[in-house]
Amino acid sequence: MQADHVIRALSALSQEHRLAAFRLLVEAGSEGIAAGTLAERLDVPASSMSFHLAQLANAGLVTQRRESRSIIYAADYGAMNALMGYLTENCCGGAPCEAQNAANACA
Amino acid sequence: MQADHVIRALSALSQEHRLAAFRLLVEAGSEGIAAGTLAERLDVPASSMSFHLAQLANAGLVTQRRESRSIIYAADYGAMNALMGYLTENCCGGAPCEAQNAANACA
DNA sequence: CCTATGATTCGATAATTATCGAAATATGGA
DNA sequence: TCCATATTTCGATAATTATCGAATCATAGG
Repeated sequence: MQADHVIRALSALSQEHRLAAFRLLVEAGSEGIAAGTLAERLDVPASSMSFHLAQLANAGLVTQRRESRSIIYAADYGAMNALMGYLTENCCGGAPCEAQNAANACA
Repeated sequence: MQADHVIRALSALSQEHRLAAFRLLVEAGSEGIAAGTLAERLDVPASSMSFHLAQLANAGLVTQRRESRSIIYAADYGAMNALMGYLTENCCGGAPCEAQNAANACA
């Protein structure tokens, strides 16, 4: 994962509505959530939601599939893991974050 | 760590110069790097660098200390770990990222 | 074919963020 | 005190991002 892509992913997540949407999508799992449902739940106009979802998709953090008239968005765990990997490698000094994660994951 | 703070941290890191600066600071460790040295290494005017460092500081990702005429910036590992913790908890569906981190950290 | 529904695109505008030279502030040494 | 260095603050401007109604596109059902 190169810096350019990392910046797009971080930018995508660094916005109130997008972070909230992504969290809902992570919670929803592979089933995903329709664009309109997200707009409703976050109380954001459909066109605004569409704009934000496009950012997330552009960053590769979500996938989309059509299901009848709806477009269903789902979190891409692989992309998120790649981002986490980059941050752990490059922004955590290697050892410190790994150590903490190890404490969490291995306990 | 609340969403508001997370967004500030993500915003801080989602900019070319700031991500680059933060990476250098992580690499430098607690010794830190002077503002002017960062500006020089990243080939950014001093006033622009100052602007970006202020963003990182505001997000709590870096600390600053004066040393004679220089102001030395250093990465705050604790803040970065808190951010990683939030992302792992809220944006990775819990299991998936932890599992991957575990694979990395415990291998 | 017509209508309704779900979503995106367009276009205009507002708001935020980035850039950077010049001026101001702080420190240290002659 | 005076000068040089290191950095920040100011101010003006450019660039990017967010907002949202209206128009458009795609799908489904009668």
